[in-house]
Amino acid sequence: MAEAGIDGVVESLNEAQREAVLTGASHNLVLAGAGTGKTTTIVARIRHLLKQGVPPERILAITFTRRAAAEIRSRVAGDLAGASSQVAAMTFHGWAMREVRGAPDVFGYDGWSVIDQDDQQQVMRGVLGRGKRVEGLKATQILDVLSFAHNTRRTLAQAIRVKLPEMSVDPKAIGEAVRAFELRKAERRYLTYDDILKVFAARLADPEVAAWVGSHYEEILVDEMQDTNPLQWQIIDPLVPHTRFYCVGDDAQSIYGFRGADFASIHSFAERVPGARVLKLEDNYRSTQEILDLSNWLLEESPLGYDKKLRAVRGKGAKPELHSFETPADEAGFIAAELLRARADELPWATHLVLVRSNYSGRAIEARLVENDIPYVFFGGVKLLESAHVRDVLSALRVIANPDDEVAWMRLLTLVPRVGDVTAARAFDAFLAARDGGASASSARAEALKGMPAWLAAGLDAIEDAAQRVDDAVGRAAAMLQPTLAHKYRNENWEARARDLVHVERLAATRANILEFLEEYILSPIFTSEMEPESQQDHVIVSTVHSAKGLERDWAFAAGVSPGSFPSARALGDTDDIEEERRVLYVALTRARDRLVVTRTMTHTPVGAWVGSISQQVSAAQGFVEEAYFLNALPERLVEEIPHTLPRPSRPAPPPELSGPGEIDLGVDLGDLE
DNA sequence: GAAAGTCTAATTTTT
DNA sequence: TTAGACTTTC
Ligand SMILES: Nc1ncnc2c1ncn2[C@@H]1O[C@H](COP(=O)(O)OP(=O)(O)OP(=O)(O)O)[C@@H](O)[C@H]1O
Repeated sequence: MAEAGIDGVVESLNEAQREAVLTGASHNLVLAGAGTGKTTTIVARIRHLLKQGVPPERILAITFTRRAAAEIRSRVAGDLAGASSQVAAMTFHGWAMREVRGAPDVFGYDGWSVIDQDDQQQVMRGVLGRGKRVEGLKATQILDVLSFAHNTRRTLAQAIRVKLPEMSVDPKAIGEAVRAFELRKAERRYLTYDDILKVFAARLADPEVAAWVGSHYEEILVDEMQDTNPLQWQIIDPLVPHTRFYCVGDDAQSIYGFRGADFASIHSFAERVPGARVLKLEDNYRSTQEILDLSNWLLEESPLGYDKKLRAVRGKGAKPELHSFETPADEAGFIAAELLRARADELPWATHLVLVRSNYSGRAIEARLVENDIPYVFFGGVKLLESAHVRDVLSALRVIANPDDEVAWMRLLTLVPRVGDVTAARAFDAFLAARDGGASASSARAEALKGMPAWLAAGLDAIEDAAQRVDDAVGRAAAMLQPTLAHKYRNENWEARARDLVHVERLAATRANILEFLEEYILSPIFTSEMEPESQQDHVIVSTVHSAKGLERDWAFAAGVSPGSFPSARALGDTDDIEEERRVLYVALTRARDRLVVTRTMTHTPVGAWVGSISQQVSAAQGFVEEAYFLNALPERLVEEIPHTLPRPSRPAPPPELSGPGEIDLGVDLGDLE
């Protein structure tokens, strides 16, 4: 009956999809527009392979996020039980790490810790020293350029030229800072996101390693191929002769250029992967035609020819709505009201998807949903392991798992009352010295922490004893730090933060050791909001467009589609960036099945509250911002326009007496002094 | 001199 | 919500 299930899936496909699922070519690219069934096809392909007798562990699906991986796993499982759950679905980073950790003798780096963006900044700030800047660049900016160089396989010099044009920086100084950073990173045995891909890619350059890794997989399926960057291609290339690749993507949905992806690279797939077959899907099953008309129009406006015109199998429906407001808060209020209205009509919360451009703009929406008791999950905002209080607790685990972890030591020690960075640095040095002298970790800690409260050394010993039961270790760390944290966050939502710690403990229960736990949730992060009880019940999804890839709902609200946001003012001046912004909007518009609601804030004149150079830049850019706005030339017939703005008094013409100077009587009335 | 406390400005997108 | 600059307290 498992076979009937698989056949059932194939039968529900259209001709082109069936062709794509049953293809016999060793490498395939399914190139198709939004909602044409790419994910559906990946799932059907996996089920087809299983039916053909391919063992589940020899199939690997690469996705963009942890959520997308879970989605594929559950859809593959569907009504089949058992075997399908062993199909591996994970991100590129997750896969690279699994290979590296699974064969330390082949890849090395045993015992090194994975660090996230924030920790990289700490390390970079550490090497920058006093001024914390090089050539006027902050740690984050240098790290961005460095990561761009890695992901696009450019030299640092080239990356500087691409990312920081017109900036008069001395590339040599940046190079030195980066070298110092790399040195420190190696000393502390840290691996960054990019390092993990680089380690995997570098070892795959050895044909023996490539043949060995490739032999583990019958087929590797890659979703969202259009956002694969050169570093990830460096992993794919050497495996091409040793396994099959089945990739799906849509150039019009490439929105990760800032991370090194090039939307055009998917067009050269067939040249790059010899013998690859390119398959196309043309029919959209998701949306009604009016929604696609608007989306199609947006792409047609682009100077890049996308050669794409989505056609709705479902036929006609309602026109998309375009609502204009005075402020973003009004937008949020309207969306909340619409959700409540739908609820009154007995639509489940899960009918809705609210899309925002940035984490920041999502907050305004969140606030309104909370106010109205609307259950929601936010794909965006704070990630569980990145929130300050969780980092505090995890720092205690990290110093046990990797005693060289300076960033963790500094964080942990500075939590202790009366200890700042100077005292903490001394204690860390003392710890290193004691250990170099041959002391065990525990006695080195006892030595280094002599001047500190006794609970610290004792607590760390207790965590070390529990290191093999990670949830227990988290519990002990949280207990040890409880009074300190309660004080530190006394005015900052301590109750909510304490709940997160419980969530962390729960997640940790599934992992065998501290490093594995941290790696898992740093490499494929989970949003704080996803851990809340709401996520287990009927809820609205609020998501940044970037995190909404592949999602669909009956109703979609695209919020903040305003001048200055689409395209973002920061993208102006670079055509590639502007076109990527267009694709971001395109992704947003194509998420809706039945009802698409676009909201925007129409600002009038810039508020005069800004001062200095920023205000000058803003007003200089204002004209361009409005000129570049994607919806400027929007034909009336494509949307239902609904203004919610009050009629605004117009600027009065100057009265005739102001036409020359001195025409208003400025003299004071002297009263009876006259 | 070091730590803690306070105030202010600013916030694209993510593994 | 947090980074950072700046100020006060120990
Ligand atoms: N042959 C079909 N018959 C009926 N419905 C289909 C068919 N193929 C796909 N669908 C439906 O169309 C919708 C979109 O499919 P899917 O999510 O696979 O598209 P996609 O190409 O991955 O989209 P995106 O690029 O936006 O992520 C889903 O609801 C899916 O169930």
